[in-house]
Amino acid sequence: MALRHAVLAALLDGELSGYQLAKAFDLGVANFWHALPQQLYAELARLERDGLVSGREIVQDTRPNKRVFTVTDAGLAELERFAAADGKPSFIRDDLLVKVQAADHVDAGEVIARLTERAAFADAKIRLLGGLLRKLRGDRGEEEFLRHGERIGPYLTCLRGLAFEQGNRDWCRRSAAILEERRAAHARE
Amino acid sequence: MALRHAVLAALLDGELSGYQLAKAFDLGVANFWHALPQQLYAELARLERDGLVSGREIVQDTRPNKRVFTVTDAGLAELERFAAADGKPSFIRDDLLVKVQAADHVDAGEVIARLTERAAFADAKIRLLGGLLRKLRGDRGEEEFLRHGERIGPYLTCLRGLAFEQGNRDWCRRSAAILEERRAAHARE
DNA sequence: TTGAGCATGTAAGGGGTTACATGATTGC
DNA sequence: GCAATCATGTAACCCCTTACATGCTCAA
Repeated sequence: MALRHAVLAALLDGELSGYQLAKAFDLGVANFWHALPQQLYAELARLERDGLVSGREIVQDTRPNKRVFTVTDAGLAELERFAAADGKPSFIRDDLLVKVQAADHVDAGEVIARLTERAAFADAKIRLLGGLLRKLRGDRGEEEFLRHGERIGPYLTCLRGLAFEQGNRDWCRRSAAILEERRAAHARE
Repeated sequence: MALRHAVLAALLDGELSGYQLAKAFDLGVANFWHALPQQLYAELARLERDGLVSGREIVQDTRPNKRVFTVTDAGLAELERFAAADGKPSFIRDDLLVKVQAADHVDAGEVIARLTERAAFADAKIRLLGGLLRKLRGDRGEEEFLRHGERIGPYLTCLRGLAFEQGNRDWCRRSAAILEERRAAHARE
């Protein structure tokens, strides 16, 4: 039940509506979790019912009204408990890796295509995260920000997201190159 | 529905029983996917029912009999189709990152403890995977193996798993150090 | 006028986790 | 004797995904 806590953590930086949360969790700008809008609306309802967040209506003229949510003291206490509990390590679960695992037995061209697609996606995300980090740290240098910036949490999770995508991109490119070369070698025989 | 394909991919290297599969998927030796024994037994039953794998009984004296499974031609065809389909990118979903995201608002000591635990876990897995890679490539050098070794798929997924855990370990250590230093600085004020 | 963005949901189904159940053998 | 390993499942529950539904505004 970590979606609860992910939502609570996301709301620590200020009140947000379900829609705003959804955008953050969807693009993976929230690098610590991923969720679809439907989940978030449902989870926010549950959180409010349980008193961990409180919502207030914001009336808007040109756009539909919205409800924004804030973490309550009970919500903070719940996060505190969560942080102290030990979780199990997260495992990789990725379609692409399954395809690569089978690369010797299926059409290598298709696998190479998937790897290339993913590398491009990772590259786009790397640029996105780079910008986000720059925005978070403002005009301070990284060292300086890490030492004295307020709100270090989001910066650290962003760094993990960045490293993850760089790992993805590098591995995808290298793997694609290796499979390509083997395919070429095979064709020469 | 990628567990199917993960199981098929795992069976490409030779027939395995549900129990053997479970061990591989549990320890994450299968770096491309993770699954619990119950899922695997259920999935193997479905795969056999659908004709994608075929099982045969192996009678054993001292231990309980077991059923081992092989990928059928239909199974291979299914994998082929799967490899050609494009999947969506996999997102991070990790308790630990949620905790770090909230690090400014909860007891930093607890978060540091969680980071340290995870770094140790990652370290253990790095050693495990290092051994696995050495075993896979035998006495050949890596370059040589990547070019001419048969069964490159498992090696590549293993490489991804290794890089992932190295990323984890490095990030955990760095983040823990940063939080530690900030805590010390705060205490001095 | 068509599509994109804002804003919030419901419902069904599939996949994963947790808990439970059984029973034999091997090593400490 | 007790724990761990081998070996295979069932059942309940929760979480996530997919599909569907509504309606208003703004820009191309």
